[in-house]
Amino acid sequence: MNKNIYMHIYNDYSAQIQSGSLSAGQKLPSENELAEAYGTSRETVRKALHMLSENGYIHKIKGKGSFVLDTQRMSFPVSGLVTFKEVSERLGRSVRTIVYENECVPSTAEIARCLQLKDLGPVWKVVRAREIEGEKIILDKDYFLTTYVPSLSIEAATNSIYEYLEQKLHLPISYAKKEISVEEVTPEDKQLLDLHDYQHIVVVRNYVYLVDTTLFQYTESRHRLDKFQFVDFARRVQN
Amino acid sequence: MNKNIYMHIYNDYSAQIQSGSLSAGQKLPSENELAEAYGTSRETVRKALHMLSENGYIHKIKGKGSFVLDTQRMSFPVSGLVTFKEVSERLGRSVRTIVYENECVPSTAEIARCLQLKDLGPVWKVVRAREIEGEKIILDKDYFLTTYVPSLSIEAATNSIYEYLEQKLHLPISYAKKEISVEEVTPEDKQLLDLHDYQHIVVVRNYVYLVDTTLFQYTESRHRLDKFQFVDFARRVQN
DNA sequence: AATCCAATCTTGTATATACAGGTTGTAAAC
DNA sequence: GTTTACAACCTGTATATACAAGATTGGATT
Repeated sequence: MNKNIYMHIYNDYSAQIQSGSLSAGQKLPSENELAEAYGTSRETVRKALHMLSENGYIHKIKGKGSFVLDTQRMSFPVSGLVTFKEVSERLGRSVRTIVYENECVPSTAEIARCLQLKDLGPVWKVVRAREIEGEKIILDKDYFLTTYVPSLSIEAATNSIYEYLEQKLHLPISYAKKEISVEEVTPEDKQLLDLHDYQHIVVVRNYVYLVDTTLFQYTESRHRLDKFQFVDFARRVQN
Repeated sequence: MNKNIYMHIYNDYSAQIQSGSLSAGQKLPSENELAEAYGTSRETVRKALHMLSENGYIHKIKGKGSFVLDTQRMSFPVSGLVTFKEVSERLGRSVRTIVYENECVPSTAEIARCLQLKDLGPVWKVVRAREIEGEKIILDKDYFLTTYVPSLSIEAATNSIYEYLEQKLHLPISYAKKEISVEEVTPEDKQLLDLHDYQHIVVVRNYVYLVDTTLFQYTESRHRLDKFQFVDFARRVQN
């Protein structure tokens, strides 16, 4: 967990801020004080503080110090790759996952394009609905390169696929691109979700890359529009 | 522009990658080579490379080097605060801004809540429509604290407000929070936009903070849903 | 020919130091 | 009393150095 010193400091303070034991506006110890407290150098402390700043936990002011930001108001996910499981656990809501499909299929032309496949090779396909408080709100359609994910158990699909991929397969997931748009509902959406009479649906296309920059997963996450929300934290310039 | 050495290196490479003179997959010089080339230290080079990595321009692999990511495929905005003017200029589309309202008004209860005002003091209100290729697609409603923005000219509202705030008023904008959701259209939306028959609209709520962490602007950007797109780049862990 | 290993690249982490420049409070000067 | 100057903090930038650890290469050994 805390392999590095700066990660240790980062985890300490991000946890304290998330839990609320450090409240908004409060001043952190100075960099020199933290360096002494953790028995390390100022540069190492600065690395941790920079990460806290980048992730919206604190705000640094030259000449004054580091101050806790209002993460309650910020809500979450504060950008970044956050899985459904992580979010639903934090929400503390009654949540259920229904697996409709979990098998190896030949890729269609569209999927091949999304995964940058040259030939129409096989892909592992997972289709799941996310039920929140009795209503099927989200339809997740995942496609994996069989090179990296030859097969997937129903248990893994029902729980967190990311947990399985990272902890069991040790796939080095590095970064992802999200595209959010609104599209017309498909017959499949109507069939697999509780859509009421909405004619449109929010589509989040997620392209996930490994550390060697190969695109190995494409996910289409289709949200009923009244339940969709996305939060993003951004800095104007680097501090 | 290039006050710092690491900013200089960052600007050099981000420009080269954006322009395409460095293409995807290409390897950057090693950190030691860059340090020598710029006549600086390795740590300074690393700061620049870290920023390029955070902003989705490059990808670092331990033991191998830094590699250019496919920013074409990434498209933009690669997260961050990107103004309408910046986006439309990059798109090269015919774009027009229509200012409906630009005046000081007493704040409503809802606006006071959004701007965290204790009393219902005055705010500077700007309402603008963005016309893209002949259709009014986006409705921007801006509210500013009069403490920081006592007034705003029609020219500033028609061009880029950010440009005016940062370059003329020298307001130290620091960070912002975006919330994206989908809501039902209001009579005002129908009146001020070319909405066709859409019953819903994408609402991007933008809370902009200064370096002293005071919230000074609240913006509601209302997009016709067929034209809305948001792109986000995220790293799983820090590299 | 295949395997192993050491040398040598690369990036990642950590430390110590120096100075620039913003912020604040205090003491001296007016 | 008000202003000015300064010292003592703070963070920001930059440099030099050291070692750890992943990647690659080529040569020696098997």
